[in-house]
Amino acid sequence: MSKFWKPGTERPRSSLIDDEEGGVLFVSASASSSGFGYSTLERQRQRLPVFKYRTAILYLVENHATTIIVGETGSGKTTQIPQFLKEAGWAEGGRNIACTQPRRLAVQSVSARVAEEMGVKLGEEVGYTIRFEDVTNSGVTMIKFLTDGVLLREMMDDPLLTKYRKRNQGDAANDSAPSTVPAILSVEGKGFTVEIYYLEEPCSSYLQAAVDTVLSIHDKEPVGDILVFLTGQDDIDAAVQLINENALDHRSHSSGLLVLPLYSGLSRSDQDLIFAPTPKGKRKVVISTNIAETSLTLDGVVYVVDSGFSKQRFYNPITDIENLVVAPISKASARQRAGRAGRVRPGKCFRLYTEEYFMKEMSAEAIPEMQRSNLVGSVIQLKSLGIDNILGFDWPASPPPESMVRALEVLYSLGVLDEDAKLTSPTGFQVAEIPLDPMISKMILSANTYECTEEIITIAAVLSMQSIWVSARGVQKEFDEAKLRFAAAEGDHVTYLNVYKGFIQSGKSSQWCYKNYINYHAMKKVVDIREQLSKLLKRFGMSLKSCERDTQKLRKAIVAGFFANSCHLEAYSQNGMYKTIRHSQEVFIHPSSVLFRVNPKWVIYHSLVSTDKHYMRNVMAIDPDWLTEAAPHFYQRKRPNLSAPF
DNA sequence: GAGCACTGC
Repeated sequence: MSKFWKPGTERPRSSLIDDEEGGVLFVSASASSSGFGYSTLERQRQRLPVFKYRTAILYLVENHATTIIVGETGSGKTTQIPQFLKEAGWAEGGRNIACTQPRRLAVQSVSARVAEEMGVKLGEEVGYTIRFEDVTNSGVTMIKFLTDGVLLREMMDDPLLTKYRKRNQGDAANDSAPSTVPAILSVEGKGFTVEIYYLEEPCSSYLQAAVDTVLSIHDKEPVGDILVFLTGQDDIDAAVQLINENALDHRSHSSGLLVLPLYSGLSRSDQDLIFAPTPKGKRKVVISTNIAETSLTLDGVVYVVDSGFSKQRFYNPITDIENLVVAPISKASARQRAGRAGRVRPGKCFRLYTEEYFMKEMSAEAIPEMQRSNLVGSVIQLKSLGIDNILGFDWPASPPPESMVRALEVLYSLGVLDEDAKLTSPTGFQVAEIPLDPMISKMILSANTYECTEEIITIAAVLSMQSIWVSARGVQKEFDEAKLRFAAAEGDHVTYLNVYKGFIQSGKSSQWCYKNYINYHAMKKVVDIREQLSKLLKRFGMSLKSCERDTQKLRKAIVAGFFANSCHLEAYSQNGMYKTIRHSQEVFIHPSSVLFRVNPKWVIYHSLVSTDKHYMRNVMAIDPDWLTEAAPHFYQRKRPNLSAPF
C-alpha cells in the first residue's frame, strides 16, 4: 500500500490556495518582476517586460504617501524608480520619493546621493515605507504587498509606519487604507487557481516520494509539465536518474518523459534546455532548487511537486560561521512554489508533507535575512548615515545583539571605526562608499599603499562573483587539468589573476572560456565590476598601479583586509585540518580551491561555508608575519605568542 | 573531493 496520494483517486483533502489568500493566487513572484528590469536569467533569455511593481508604487504614491522610500534589490531599479515617478509627474508638489536597497532601507534612510537627487533630507521622517524584510525571499513580501488589500492594510498599520504617519497627519490623502483589494490587481490580471494535495502520512524519504509522485502524475494526469522542488545538486541529480530508470522499467513511461535538472551551478547551455519547447508527445519534468521559486519562471508548468525543504543559510554570530543546511520551508514559500503551477492554466500542487504539518508546524514566514546574516555591511551603512547607536536602533527586524557586536568588532579591527565607534577618516568613509563587503573594500584601499590596485580590483571583482568556473560534473579530470593551467602556488586569488589575464589576452573570447571550463558570463561581469571599481578609486584620488610580478605586495594587501580569517595547519593533521586563529575552529580547505591537498602552513580565506565540515573558500598562503604587520592591535591581543615557532 | 538563491558599483 503506497503511502502517497494517488492523483485523481484518493486525495485526502484538497484546498485551494484561493481560500487561504483571500481571492488572488499571486501576481508578482520575484523581486525581479518589478516592472523595471528582469531577473538576470530571464532578461537574457526572454526579454519580456513585467509591469507590476511599478503599478503598485504608483498606486501608493497617488493614494497615500507624502514621502515614500522604496526598498529595491538592484541599482538599476533603484535609479529607475525615481526616474519613472518623475516622468509620471510625482517627484514635485511636496511628494518625495527616494529609493534605496533593502539593507539600506533597514535604516529607514537613503544614501546621500539618492537623498540629494530626490530632495530628501537624511534623517527626515517619512510617510510610508515599503519594505522587504528578506532580501533573498523578497518575493514573499511582495506577494503580500501586491495581491492582497488586507495585507497591504496590515502593513500600513505596522506600528513603525503608524508612527510616521501620525507625524504627517496634515496631509489629506493618506488617512485611510483602502477597504477593498486595490485596483492594481485587475491591471495585472490574476493567477490561476491551484489545487493543493497533501500526503496522507509523513514520508520517510522525500526523494523517493518525489520520484513516485512524478511517475504517478505522468500516469494519471493530463498533459502539462512538472516542476519538482528539491534542495540541492546531489538530490536533483539523483532524482533525475531515478526517474529515468523507473520510467524505463515501466514500458508505458519510457518515451513520454523529458527529465531535466536545474540549479545555478549548471552551465548556461544546460540551463537553456529548460526553456526549449517541450517536444510533441513529451512531458517535461524539471527538477529544481528554489532557483525556480522566484528567480526563474518556467512557462507550461501545470504540476508542482514540493518537497517542503530548501537549503538555507544561517549565521552564527558567536562562531562567525555561516551554515548551509537543509531546512523546512515556510508557508509563504510553499505558497510561492504552488503558485508556479498556476501561471498558464489551473494547476495542481503535490506537497510531500501532510496537511496537518502545513497547518500546525510550518512557520508562516521565513526568518528575516537580517536575523540570520552577518551584519557588517548594514552596520557600516548605518554609521555612514550618522546613526551611532546601533544597539538601540529601531531595526525593522531586530537582529541578534551578538551579530551587531560582532559586526562592530570586525569594523573596529579593520580600522573602519575608531574607539568611539565613529567612522575613521578617510578609511572608514571610503570603505562605506564601496558597495562591497567591508573586508574586500579594505583590501582594495590597502592596495593603494602596496601599489597593486590593478591586480586587487580584479581579485575583488572575482571574489564578488559566485564562481568563475563552470560546473564540470562528469568531466572532472578535464576540468581539474584546465584549472591547473592557471593554478598559482600562492592560492586562489593569484589564480584568478591568471584567469583574468588569459581572458583579456584571448580578446575576451567565449570560445576560450569554453575550452578552459570558465564561465564566460561571469568573466564579462568581472570586467564590468572591475571598470566600476577603477572609477571609484579615481574618485578617491587613487591611480591604478600594477605590482607586475611581485605577488608579495598584493598578498599583503589581501591580508590587510582578511587578516581576521587566518588559519594554521594543525601540526600533526593527517587530513588537512586547520584551526582558525580567532576561535580555534576546525576548518578545511574546500576541494574547489587550488590549494586543496597542498595545505600550506598558514592561510587566510575569503569565506567559510559549512555543510558537513567547515570549508574555507578562496584560500591564499601567507607568511604569518604579515598578520602582525597588518593588524598588530588584532593579533597582539588575541594571540600574544604569535611569534612562537610555527 | 564538493557547490540553496539573489543583489550592489
